[in-house]
Amino acid sequence: MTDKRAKLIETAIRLFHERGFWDTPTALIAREAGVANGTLFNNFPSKAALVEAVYLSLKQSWAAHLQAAAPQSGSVHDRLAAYWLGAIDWARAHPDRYALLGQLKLSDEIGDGTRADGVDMFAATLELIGEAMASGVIRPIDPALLKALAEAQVCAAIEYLVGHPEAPAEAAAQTSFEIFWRGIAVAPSGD
Amino acid sequence: MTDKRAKLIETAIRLFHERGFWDTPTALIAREAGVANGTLFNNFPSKAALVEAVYLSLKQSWAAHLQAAAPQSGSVHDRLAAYWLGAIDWARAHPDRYALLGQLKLSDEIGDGTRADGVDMFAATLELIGEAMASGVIRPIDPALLKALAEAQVCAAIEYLVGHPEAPAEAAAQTSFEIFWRGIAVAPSGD
DNA sequence: ATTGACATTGACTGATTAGTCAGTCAAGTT
DNA sequence: AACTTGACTGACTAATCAGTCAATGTCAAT
Repeated sequence: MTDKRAKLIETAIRLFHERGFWDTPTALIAREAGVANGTLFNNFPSKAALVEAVYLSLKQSWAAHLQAAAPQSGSVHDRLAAYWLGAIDWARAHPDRYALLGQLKLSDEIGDGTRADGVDMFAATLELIGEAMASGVIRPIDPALLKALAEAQVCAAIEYLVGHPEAPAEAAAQTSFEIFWRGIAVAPSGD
Repeated sequence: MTDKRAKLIETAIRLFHERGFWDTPTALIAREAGVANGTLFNNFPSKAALVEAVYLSLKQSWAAHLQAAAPQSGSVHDRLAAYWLGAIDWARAHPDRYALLGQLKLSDEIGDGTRADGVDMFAATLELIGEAMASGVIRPIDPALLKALAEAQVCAAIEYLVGHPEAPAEAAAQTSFEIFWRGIAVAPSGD
């Protein structure tokens, strides 16, 4: 049964968020998931492996949301904006998962290999940026730097929204994108 | 003696970075700092308190560097740029400390009170932004959002530079600032 | 030299935890 | 019905760690 594997990951996400993953014993995860202690170690060779599985699961969930939200055509501005707003959407819908993802990304628990597995989930975004730069819509900047800046900007907007629930979410999300776009576009954006 | 306190913090920073703070027993910190196990608990009521002290120490060190690098006069653009480049400078000079600070900020180990203690270290930056907005140099945007975006952008530039040591550091730092400035300035910047 | 307040020490403890393993049992196969 | 398989179980263990405390050391004031 792979139900158990999924159930364990699901339960681990919840508990890791509630208590932090350093204070979450494997025994508790197993109990709350409704399986025996040993079953956890049948599905994951170690606690670290479970943590990595959680990380990948979260990242996949986010990437799937982005994929679904992104239009296949339209101007670069609009397509990039769709990614941008889609990413913020997901994080606002799952603030706990977003927070956990941030923690895991920085933690030493996630091996470089696992971290790299997630990279190509945003490959489409990177491709879009390269395309836009080639066609002269945005200024020539090292794509790696641009990607880092974009990701950070999105995350900052999310953290702002999570910290200020009363703020108009749509507007702030738009604003954050427009700031970034003005920063990288060759000509000021039309709107 | 506060030597021991400082020595313990210094040693903790090193070990936390080398092994992650979850895998660093207090006994090891004490031994490497050249004091007895118990002395650690004379200076800090608990391991968590030590971690918080480490966090504040790192943040203070960063803020002091910023304070020193920031000119008291000049255009908003130039003063903000000085902060920006100063922050990147410090992080590049102490990549291990920067990485640890990032981990600690997100970890559940740092209480909200401790986190807030660090906020006013960047008060001068925030003030500068408010001033600039009032005088119409930059577009009207919620200052809290702006601050979040700026911090994230700086951190992204740092992470890019740490990950790409071969990249021209000065240029990338400048570029990251100019992108941000173009994003928020009312008129395109002169340079 | 004596005192006493205080810092330091490190062996010790009580609690906790990741991971193990000998055995169970339900489902499939002949 | 007898046999095989392997996912599952949960009590168990070996090790680790934060924090304690009684003994010892230090040193400024008298």
